[in-house]
Amino acid sequence: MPKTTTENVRVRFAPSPTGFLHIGGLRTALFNWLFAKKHKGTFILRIEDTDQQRYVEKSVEAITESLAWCGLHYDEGPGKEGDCGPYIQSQRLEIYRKYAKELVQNDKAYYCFCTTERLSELKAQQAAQKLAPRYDQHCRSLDSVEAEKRVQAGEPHVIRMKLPNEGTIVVDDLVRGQVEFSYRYLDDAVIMKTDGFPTYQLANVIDDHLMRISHVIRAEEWLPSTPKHVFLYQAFGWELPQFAHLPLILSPQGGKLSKRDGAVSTLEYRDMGYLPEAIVNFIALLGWNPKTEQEIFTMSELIEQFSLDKTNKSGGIFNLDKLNFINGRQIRLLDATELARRCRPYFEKSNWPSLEKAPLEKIVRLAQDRMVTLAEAVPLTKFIVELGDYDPAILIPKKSNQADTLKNLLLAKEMYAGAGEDNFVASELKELCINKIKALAIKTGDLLWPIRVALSGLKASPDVFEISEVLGKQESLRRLDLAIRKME
RNA sequence: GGCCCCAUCGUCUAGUGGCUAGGACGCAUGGUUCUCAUCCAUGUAACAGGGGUUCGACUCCCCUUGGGGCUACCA
Repeated sequence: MPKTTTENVRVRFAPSPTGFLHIGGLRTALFNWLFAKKHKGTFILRIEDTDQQRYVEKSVEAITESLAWCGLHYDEGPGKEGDCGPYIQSQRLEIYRKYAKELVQNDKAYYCFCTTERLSELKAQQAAQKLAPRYDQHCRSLDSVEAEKRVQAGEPHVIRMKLPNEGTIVVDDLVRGQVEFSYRYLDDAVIMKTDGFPTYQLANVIDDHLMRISHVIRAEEWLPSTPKHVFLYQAFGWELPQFAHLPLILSPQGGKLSKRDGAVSTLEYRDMGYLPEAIVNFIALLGWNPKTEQEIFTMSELIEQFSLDKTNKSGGIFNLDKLNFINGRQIRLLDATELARRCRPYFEKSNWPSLEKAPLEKIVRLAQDRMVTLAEAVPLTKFIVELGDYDPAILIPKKSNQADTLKNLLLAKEMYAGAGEDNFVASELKELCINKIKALAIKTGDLLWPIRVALSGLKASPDVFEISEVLGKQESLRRLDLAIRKME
């Protein structure tokens, strides 16, 4: 098995532009990227748009935006040309045609004139006989001169690879070891379509060779077609890259993750308020394990510790609970400035009043220990700008009464009023209250609970003193007055 | 159906012939606490089944079962 040397690692992420970048694709990109970074190699983005039917407008943008959001910047790719471009397959058609022709000339491929009707009929027959669907090699033995003539005459045709009909082929895989396939079950797959576009099988192999890809790291769904790729490399006389087939990310129901399973688009997670750090952290752990008990990682820690031999073989279920946990942990790791910066878009989206003037850093701090997603910062701190109407009864602590509550609210008002504007900070206010509680020998909750409700209008809210500080002296007093009136 | 991959708590996983099978999420309980959280502690829960190999199997081999992928002129 060829050894990985530090200088020559070149890997690629090769998505098809058929829509958004889903979580599974992102995980493939991440593993490629981590591997490249780890080995100081090159990470390439290649767009595999050889299927004209499935092409979706703007998906290249969605893909690059998703990658950029996660910090997976590519060294070569669309808009960042290296010496192996272009990096969009539809712009490389001549290359594929040339190589396909070469294959035909070397008797590794052949022209096929079978119509789709004949093919579907064949498939129906095979199905009826409970046979495995497989091309019957109808055109394989056509006279090559004759076939060439028909092609020249403009007859519609495809090109198929000419696989051996017997024997076995072994795929060497970095995560699965050696996997053996029998040629007798392999189909003479189409490599050039009637429309002159190559299929994945051909374009992928040619580009990986031409782009000097050292390691093909992709999802397990590609494993069954790998022997065909290996055949192609051999037919061209090219050196094989190292293959590594990653386990699939499964939906909670157990199948391949798909749109039916709720959010699968990377950008959707961004919009819901997940940190790219959390998404990356989470999917890194889905299929890879550091062999230590560490679970929360920074990107540089991932690069540091990543290696393909710590990759798992079995598919993993995408577990939202775990993602939420990691997101919470990553949120708590952010400093106030950064947290505010990350939360700002969600506040903007919600038409938060006078956002320019709001001390977002302080506001957001109130919710930091309480949010699962960044988006939750908004509802969690809404009361700061908008004191909702609340039932006066909730001002009264358990095992207390209206009269005592009123008394304590008046006490709070007196204390707050006495605090200097400059000293109106959480720590000072807390000291003030604690001293008073001790002096009067009252229960902490009997004083603090009414203040909390008065200031927030809520039963569950952040630290009373931090709320007070964010609200400021004037607004705090106003809200206390409001509560006092409710108790009178 | 055929081919291929996989198989430890519900989930993500550690384990590489001898362990009370470890950690994390979740859940439960308790602690901290004015609330909700955070944080901390404790508990809960697993080697799919059957054969071998071996002094000894979660670990190695085979079969069964189960799950997944592929089976297109899609990637």
